[in-house]
Amino acid sequence: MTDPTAPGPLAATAALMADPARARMLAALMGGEALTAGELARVAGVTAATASGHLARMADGGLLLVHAQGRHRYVRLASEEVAAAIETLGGLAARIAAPPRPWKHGEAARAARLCWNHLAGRIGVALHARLTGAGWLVPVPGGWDATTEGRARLAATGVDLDAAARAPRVATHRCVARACIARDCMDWSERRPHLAGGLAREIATGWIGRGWLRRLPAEGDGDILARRRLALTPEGARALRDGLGLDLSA
Amino acid sequence: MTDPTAPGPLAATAALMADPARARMLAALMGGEALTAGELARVAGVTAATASGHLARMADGGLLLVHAQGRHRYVRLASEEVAAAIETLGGLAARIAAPPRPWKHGEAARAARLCWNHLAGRIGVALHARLTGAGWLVPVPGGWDATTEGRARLAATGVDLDAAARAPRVATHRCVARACIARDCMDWSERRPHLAGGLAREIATGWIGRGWLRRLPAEGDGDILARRRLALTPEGARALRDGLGLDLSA
DNA sequence: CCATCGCTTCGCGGGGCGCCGAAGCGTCCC
DNA sequence: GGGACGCTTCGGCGCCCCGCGAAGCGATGG
Repeated sequence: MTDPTAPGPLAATAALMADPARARMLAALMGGEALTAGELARVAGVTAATASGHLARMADGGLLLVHAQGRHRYVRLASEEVAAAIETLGGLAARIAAPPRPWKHGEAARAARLCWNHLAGRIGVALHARLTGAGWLVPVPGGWDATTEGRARLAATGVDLDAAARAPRVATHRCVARACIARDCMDWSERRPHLAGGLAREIATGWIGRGWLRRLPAEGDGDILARRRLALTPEGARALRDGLGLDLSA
Repeated sequence: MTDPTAPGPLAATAALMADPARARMLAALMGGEALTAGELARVAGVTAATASGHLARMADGGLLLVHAQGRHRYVRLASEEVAAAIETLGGLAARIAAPPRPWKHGEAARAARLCWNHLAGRIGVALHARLTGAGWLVPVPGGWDATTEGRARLAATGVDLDAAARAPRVATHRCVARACIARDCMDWSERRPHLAGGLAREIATGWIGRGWLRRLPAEGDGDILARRRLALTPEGARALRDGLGLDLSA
């Protein structure tokens, strides 16, 4: 009936991340942008032929989505869950590999970074704590929904909650009783959850678009956190303090 | 300086989970008990020689701790973070592998199971929601601490909070300002956090010891969730409802 | 229409490693 | 003390798969 030599789901999925070139590609895609096969080949340090094979495997294994456009193939992470798994596994790996110099790649990344399409780091967990602590987000099965006041507060920061509600729904539960516009995602540097989901995506894109956060350049060549590091601008700090009561001076 | 062919931390750690035999061993260890090398060889379906090599690799890679006792070698997961990574990756793998029959191994495991040494499943997330929602746990940097009332409530359920405070501290932050007796761990079946950490360990062992929860037998031979499934007993349901206001009829 | 570009497929070579059987070593029990 | 047991180490076999270059294919652009 079942093949005793079959890898099993856990091993099969882990194997997709267990190759150095593939891991570098996944790390680059954690920046949230869709990258072309050629860009990923470059960041992985392999030829286009090798990269093509890797991308096909990962897409086939459900980690990536590929979108052909002209003669380019744009690749992005398949889902929030993939991003969460990479985030968690990356945190474990970092702690195992580098107890002596714990945060080689970064104090900046600990303060603010992207986790696929949403905010992570101290700002991410602070945002989670503020929105849930103030009662602007309330728990619903599978995640969080926003209250009326929460919607008003967020709308004032330029976040489009209708767009968040239109986020692709993953049908993991038979019947989803209520709107779930945000979920939790474990933050590996802070060890507490930050917000993920449609709302979190709108927040990240909106605040970056307004210039409240800006992307930081890569540090060196093999920077595993390239494309992910963010910095809060002075205007952003002011706006978040005044609009949400979010003080990030700590 | 740095070897360009070096795997990188993420790939190296993922590789430790990417072998079918190793994955089966890790799944078995998610039941929380320390198992001998021989037991793990059996569950993995390999000879003792092969298992020995696998265990040495995983111990060397920081996933496992080994404790020699007489002519047995007891093996357990190295840390909460390892358990969290396996939990997250396992959830992703299950969702990727089995959209047609989503929960082959079970409704029982979704209701209540062990995640290394703490409770997971619906009971785990309900407990998290209740303790934090009632204000019995309050957020501190890196996790949660209990209030005086929370301590009293938990002590009434037989949970020893002094033992929880003595939990091995992982020094990930330079200075930990306050006691942190619980942390969040993402639940892969419910997609919301449940409680981990010393407090959660005391809760799981205490409630199982009191007969409020009991371990369920394995289903078949290659049961990936063997040793993890739990069931709430009638006494347990009563005690949790009366003692903590935790209603699990849903 | 042809050159270029991005990407894929194919075939090949090589290294890593998963597996086992046999042998060795320490522990436990009679 | 001798035998059984649990585990490790060693040697060897075999497969998987990673990497590349070369060739093919569709899209683009002059």
